[in-house]
Amino acid sequence: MTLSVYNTLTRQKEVFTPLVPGKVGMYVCGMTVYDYCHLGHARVMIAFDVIARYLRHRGFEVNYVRNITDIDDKIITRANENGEAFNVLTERFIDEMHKDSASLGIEMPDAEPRATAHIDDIVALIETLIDKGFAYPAANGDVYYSVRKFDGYGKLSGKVLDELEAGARIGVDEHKQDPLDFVLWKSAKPDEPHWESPWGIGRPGWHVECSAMSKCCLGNTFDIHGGGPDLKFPHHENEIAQSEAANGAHYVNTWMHAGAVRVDGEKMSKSLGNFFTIREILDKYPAEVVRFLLLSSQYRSAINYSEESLKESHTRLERFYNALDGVEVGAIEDVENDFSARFHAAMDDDFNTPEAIAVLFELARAINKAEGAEQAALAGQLRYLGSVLGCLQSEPKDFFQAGAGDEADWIETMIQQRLDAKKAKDFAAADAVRDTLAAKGIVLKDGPEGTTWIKQ
RNA sequence: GGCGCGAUAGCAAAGCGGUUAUGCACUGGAUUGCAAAUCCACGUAGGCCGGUUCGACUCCGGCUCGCGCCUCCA
Repeated sequence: MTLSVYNTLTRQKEVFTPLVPGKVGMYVCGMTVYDYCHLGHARVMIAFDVIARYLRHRGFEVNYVRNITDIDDKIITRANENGEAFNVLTERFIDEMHKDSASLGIEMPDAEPRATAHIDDIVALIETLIDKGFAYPAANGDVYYSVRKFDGYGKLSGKVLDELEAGARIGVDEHKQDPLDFVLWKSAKPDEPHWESPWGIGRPGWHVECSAMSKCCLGNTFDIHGGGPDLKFPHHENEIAQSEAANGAHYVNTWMHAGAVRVDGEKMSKSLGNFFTIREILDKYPAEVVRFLLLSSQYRSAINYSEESLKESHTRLERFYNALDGVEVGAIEDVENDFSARFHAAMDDDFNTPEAIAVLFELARAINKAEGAEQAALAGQLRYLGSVLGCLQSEPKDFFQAGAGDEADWIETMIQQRLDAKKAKDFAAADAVRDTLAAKGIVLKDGPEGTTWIKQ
């Protein structure tokens, strides 16, 4: 089977062929760290987490780079508001981001370059662009990229320069030679964080950071570049312009963009203010439920977030953990069967997680029907294939009883009371106990090995 | 205005030119003291109008509606 991946640049699925056989270089635009991550960030992180996991599962040696933008206007503004140094702010939110991603089961990237640690690379890249005539320093100390000098501008986003120019929303800046030019280096205002450069003290523009860091970590040309849907233009378009002009080499083979997370049909975003942070959701729902929800639709399609969708995600997971509950799980490994073939075919088709999950549901049904060694083998397979998605790794008991807190002892006492009542054939008393527990969201399950309970 | 994406059963969400997606919800049955879980059974869904085809949800054209980008944004 071949792996095919949708490439934003060509707008079609292509057979994935890495530059170096067996190896994949992947760069994903990460966070600007001035606030907590929201669900939209989670979507991108989880999408590319699964992509990296699957590529590795398929035997590729993956070098996954996800940058951190730790200097930027919003960071400076927020730090000033808080009355703290910008790097104190960014350190804190980098820490919080790591906590959020860890709780969502997201594996750490192989490298997490920070913009402020690559100022030299950025300055060198800008110098190259000036030398080659693609950029110019302005009188105010800024350096701009001359968009019209780059022939391929617009090839990723499908924008046409003259159409952009016709748009009335481009802010005109007296220092720019063309309104469409974008900033590579921003001169520092008084009291702003700054670094030395040939054009005076200042800080890098956002777009050039990624060109410099990706070059540093992965070279002039690499396999996959990913990011959120709103980065396609202008961010990624500008990266192409910078990198290809400076390096004289094709920049990225496969561009991948995750779909948006919406709330009530509108994109979740900081600017609209309609965002839910990861941690406020994790306050109410287990992390796996959130992860599973985001994998329940294909990574490129838009997904509408709601409490309802989280609840359904939880119910869906219950089916898996019910299949695993009380079952002897065999070796955690794949089994050569139809489930495996279909799971891999789905993932090979542009990482079609909803289709892969559908196969896992059928596998769960097979586990429910099977017995003995066959059941154990299938359960091991479910655990194994689940791990490729970073799901289904909890103990069923932990999944079902999560959120019960310190009620466990009391629940056990109540269960014993009910067992005594049942033994005495006092079913009314037994049912009363169950109703009491049910009122607290505790559902009892009588099985051959005694009574267990789940917290709903 | 420019460019692009989407419209699938009650809900969510996939594949596919002709054969059951999948899950949740619903209904009936088996099982259970009663439940829970599980199993079995149960849904002719594919925005609208044309076209291609022996046959289209699936390809082509038009329309309508929704969304995204065109400004910082994952």
